[in-house]
Amino acid sequence: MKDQVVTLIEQAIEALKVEGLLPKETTPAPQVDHTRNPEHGDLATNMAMVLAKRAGVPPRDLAQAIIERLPTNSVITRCDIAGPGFINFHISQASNLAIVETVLAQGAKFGQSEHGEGKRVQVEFVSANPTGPLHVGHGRGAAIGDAICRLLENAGWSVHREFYYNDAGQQISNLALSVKARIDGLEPSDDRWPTDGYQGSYIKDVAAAYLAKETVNAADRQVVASGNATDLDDIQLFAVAWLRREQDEDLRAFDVNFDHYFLESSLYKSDAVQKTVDALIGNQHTYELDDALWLKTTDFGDDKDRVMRKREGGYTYFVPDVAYHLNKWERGFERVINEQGADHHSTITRVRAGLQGLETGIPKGWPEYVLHQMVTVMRDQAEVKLSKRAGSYVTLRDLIDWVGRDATRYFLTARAATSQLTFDIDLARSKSNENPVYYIQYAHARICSLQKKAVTHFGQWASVDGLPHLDQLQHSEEQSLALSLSKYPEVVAGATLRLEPHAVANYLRDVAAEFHSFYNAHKIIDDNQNVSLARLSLATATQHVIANGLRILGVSAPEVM
RNA sequence: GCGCCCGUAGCUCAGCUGGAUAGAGUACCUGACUACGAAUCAGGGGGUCGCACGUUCGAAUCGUGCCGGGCGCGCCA
Repeated sequence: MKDQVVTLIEQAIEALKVEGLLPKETTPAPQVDHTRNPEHGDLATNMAMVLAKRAGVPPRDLAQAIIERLPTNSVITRCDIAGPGFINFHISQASNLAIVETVLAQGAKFGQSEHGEGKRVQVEFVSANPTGPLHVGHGRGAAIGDAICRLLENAGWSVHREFYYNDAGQQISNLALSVKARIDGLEPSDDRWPTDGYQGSYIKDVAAAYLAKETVNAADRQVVASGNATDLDDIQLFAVAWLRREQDEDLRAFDVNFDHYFLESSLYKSDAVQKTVDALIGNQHTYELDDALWLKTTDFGDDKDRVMRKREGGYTYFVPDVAYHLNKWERGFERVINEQGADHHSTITRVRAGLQGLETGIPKGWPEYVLHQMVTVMRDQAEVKLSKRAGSYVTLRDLIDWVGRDATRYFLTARAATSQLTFDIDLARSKSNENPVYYIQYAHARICSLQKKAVTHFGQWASVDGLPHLDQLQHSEEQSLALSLSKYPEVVAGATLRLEPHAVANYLRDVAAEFHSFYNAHKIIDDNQNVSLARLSLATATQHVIANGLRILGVSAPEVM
């Protein structure tokens, strides 16, 4: 509908060019927006104001000229010139309702596109170190990252989900030492407890499992504990596998699945790290100072150079990161998106600098990053900081246990990643109008219920039966619900372009509200069969849109609640 | 001190590739179940869009400078 209006305006502008009233040079594509105020019609354009200067005509006069040259059509019923030169379009009810037929025809495909042309995109997210259960922050990353993947899939991209984990560094040594301490019967309060040891009670579980010689199957490996209390290497191997399995279970409970788990250690085994370092040295982007090797990241926009190889030997964390991203590039991913916590934002400059230093033709802005800000968990008006299992932080599992998967997913994706998030446990638990998740799901379940009712009322019945009678839907609630449905594709397209799934969450809230208003204002199934069938068509179209939108967020669309 | 993010109703947040009278939920106050699910709906009050200057026909939105909050600024990862 909007596209049709855009086309009409373009034709009018062309006519003005031919007449010489507008210069021939290319003009901007018409910007047509939905109006906020119904008095301003349904759609509006600022075209006349934008072009007034070039035409050398007052905006309102130009607006009049554009209107006079609009081709004859059945979409626009009236045009007004308003304010400084807006053109307001009133759209015919029939063309507004045409969206119902489109949605019913496309069903689950409504809102999808082929924009990605099947091109491959890799999305790396969560990437938690295997040193403890996933916390709320990882949960936010999982929810947003997965929703971004779903948005891209919806837009025709071939998406590869990847989880990168550090299975070798200092923090993993600390993990092994902590498990060893538990094996030796120490408590975190003990003097001999390792500095920087992990204090959560789960470490005790790892120690017990190790002593019991348990077998652990993580996503990518199987490890059998020897039970040898002095073999630190074996303890480390087992602890990493045990925690990987733990995280896998958290992710499964959240319905987030990865195509590949990438081990940092593999970069050392394959000499990828060494090759990366050699390449940077060869390209003369490094220098030795104070017995350390430095990368000239200042050549690529950093505010100071960074150490690559420490005085004591060993590489700093971002070096394998550069090697890892080179590996992504070599795997053929021309588009890579990294979703991570904003506390890691300083790595962006370093990784990109390292990649530029390799001089392999990797574009400057590659890879893309989506950073999410911190999450604060509130309950009973107070911040929740502790978890029984993890000790010093709230885990993703805690959230799922408290409020369920759907509410957790919704709340973690409903806000812009750039904003800090307050997760209100009491709100997410409430089964009432306070809770937007149930509000949306309730609309869906209500429609399912109506459809069953229709069967008992009309017997054999199909959603398309109402299409010939759509002209019966003239009430404002019916019209504005149809209008909302027609906005879905552009909402999803915008969310995909900006990698902002929260736009979908907010949109669904609005659609559900439109539906509930419609439902309360009109009896859907009544004695007039044609009206009933038309309303059922509209309701079923709404059902498709809600289901499609919830699928992008990874939230279920229940038939009964 | 430097970098990134944020500052919009009592609270939680949308709106930010500039557009007309700034929105939603919640909280508070009124109403609506002898109609298909009241996990719902209808209505009301509630705002210096942090402050200032600038660009513009037009600024919550763009620019600059302040103020306030968060996160980073390691030869930790």
